[in-house]
Amino acid sequence: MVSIKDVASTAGVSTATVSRVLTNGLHVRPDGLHVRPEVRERVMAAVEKLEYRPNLVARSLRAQQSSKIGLIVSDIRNPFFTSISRAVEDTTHEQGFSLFLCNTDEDPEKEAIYLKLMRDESVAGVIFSPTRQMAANFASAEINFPIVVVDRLITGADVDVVLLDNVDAAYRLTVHLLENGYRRIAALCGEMSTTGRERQAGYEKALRAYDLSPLTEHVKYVQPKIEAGYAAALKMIDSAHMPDAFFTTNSLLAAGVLQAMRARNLTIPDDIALVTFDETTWAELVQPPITLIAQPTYEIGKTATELLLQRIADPTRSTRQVILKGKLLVRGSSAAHSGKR
Amino acid sequence: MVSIKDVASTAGVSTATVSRVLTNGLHVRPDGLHVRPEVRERVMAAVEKLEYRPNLVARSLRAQQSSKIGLIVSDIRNPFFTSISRAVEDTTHEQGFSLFLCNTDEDPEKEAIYLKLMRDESVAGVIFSPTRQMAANFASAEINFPIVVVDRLITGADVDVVLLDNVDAAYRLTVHLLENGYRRIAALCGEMSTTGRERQAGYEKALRAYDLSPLTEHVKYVQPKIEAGYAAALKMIDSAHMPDAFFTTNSLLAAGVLQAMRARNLTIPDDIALVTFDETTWAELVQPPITLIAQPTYEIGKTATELLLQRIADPTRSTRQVILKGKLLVRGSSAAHSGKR
DNA sequence: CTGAAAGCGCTAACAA
DNA sequence: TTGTTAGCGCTTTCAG
Repeated sequence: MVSIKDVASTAGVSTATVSRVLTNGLHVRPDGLHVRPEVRERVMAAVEKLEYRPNLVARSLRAQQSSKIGLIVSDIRNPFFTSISRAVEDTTHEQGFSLFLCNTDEDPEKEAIYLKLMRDESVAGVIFSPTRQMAANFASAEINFPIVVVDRLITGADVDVVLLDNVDAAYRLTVHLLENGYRRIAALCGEMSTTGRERQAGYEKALRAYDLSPLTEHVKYVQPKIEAGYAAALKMIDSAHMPDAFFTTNSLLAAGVLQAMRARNLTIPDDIALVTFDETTWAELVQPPITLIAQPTYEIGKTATELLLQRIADPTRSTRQVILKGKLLVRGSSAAHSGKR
Repeated sequence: MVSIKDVASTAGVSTATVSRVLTNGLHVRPDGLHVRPEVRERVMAAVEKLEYRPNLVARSLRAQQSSKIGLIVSDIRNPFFTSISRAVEDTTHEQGFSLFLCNTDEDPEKEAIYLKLMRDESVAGVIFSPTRQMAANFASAEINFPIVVVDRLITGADVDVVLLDNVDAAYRLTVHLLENGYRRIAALCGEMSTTGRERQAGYEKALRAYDLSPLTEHVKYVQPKIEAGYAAALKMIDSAHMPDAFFTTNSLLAAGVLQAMRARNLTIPDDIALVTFDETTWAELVQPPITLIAQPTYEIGKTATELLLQRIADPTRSTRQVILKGKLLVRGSSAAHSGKR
């Protein structure tokens, strides 16, 4: 492995000079870096000749900070996080950072482990989607590196956040069902996340606006997984309180509900309507296509990364909460049908 | 940040001893590490008290190797790679490694950049899904770290590989269509990958076995993206040579084809059948559900990671090619219908 | 069994 | 403008 020493000796200069030439492009020095053009050329020639590439580990050790950023999400297989991760990866690499990926499965223990790992790796910063537990005790987590929270609400801590206006989105989605005549609306919410809670709150707010109150049998917190959505939906369908609509807080739960409805040979929306969050490949391909709140996922990921990079550049900067509105896409799965008007 | 020096001084020993205590658990030394139990205790107590955690960057620099592994895929949003990445992440973290994620978009330039970056980061190894170009010149890429190739065929280089028997899978999938009476089968194949080529070969082999030869108009290489699948399918549907079945080599293309068929109000499989590769959330949710070759994605990712870790442990080990068989899941989208028998 | 010291590759004071 | 040198935190000879 060719090191800075090799470059220095072939160029006939000291390692310091090589370093100066190389780092000049990086940090934009106020007054430029004082290396004679002639010397600079010699150094560059040596770099080319030897195919020298700086050792980033050494650089990190020296700088006490690396050009890596961490992304900690519950499960990359959730299409929402898949899309976020792609946006984050694009943006980080554009800016010369690399990306660590961590899946927590909404497990606070894993969260703690990964957070510590990120510190041990001296990452420059982290983009994090914490569980409710974590979010509630965020201040006491003693996170001593730049961090941006995505998708989840943080209370009692001063952090940069990028997330949807979940209450509003859920409210609009539920009102849409109510307007179309549905009254026995069941809610399947992701447990462990503030997002699930907030969307549940929006759902309840909408019901109250229509002088309805949700049956306890109709509100269920489940793991954000297809199987959990399937099981919960099946149970409700087979119960004495079969709903006339399902409101789910993420695409995995919606997929589970859809499976359950297929298993029971129910028709959407005639037997039961279905609405959810997050645009996916399949939401428009199934029949009828699914009504949902689309989140600007790529934008969320990109914004979060930008906020993070800005915070890294200036840790004293005041924090920002970026709240985005969801877009309601009305499709067939929530159509009002004759018997319901 | 508490360093090994702090631990050493509070424990009243040298940094060397602290290091010995700490690394003992890591590398299983042939004869154990000779630290008196009493001293070890003192060190551990200091570690606890100070909440010391070793600086991984420093450790990497010293060891000239890190505990990071890289995953370089074309696009994490392809459900196949999403699943692979989750398996890889699980397995790497289990073994105390962290994971770098890189998306190349099947762009050889990005591949080169990321490969170099991985070297600069001193990763312990890389799991890589290269383009055809890269695969063809793999030997000349001068990769000087452990690497395992997934999903793609490598010729002329001695590397560990984990991939599907693509020709066989495509052959069986096509034969299935032929058996069900389809004769004008169009193939949409992912360009840039050996996988697309191999699957195309399996498709042709099946046609030849039935004394058919594919029309040039019916074989198309496109970017592995929904939009590309949509555009290509639409063109074929609207052409003079409308196929009676679509064979696509990945789920994104299949989604595009499905969109195209919806756009033209065609019925599956009566107007045109559809078969593809890769199980997805939606393949069984659309109607009719899609016939496909399922790959054991999680297993592929896990196996690749295990091969990589073994190679890291023993670089002289002889290479392995793990070839897995796909599983044909026959569903409604390829059903024989009366007019076709 | 333990400590002293060198050095991984790099950058930033400080000198010259 | 350039070189010398120290040191980031760690592990590993080499002595003792």
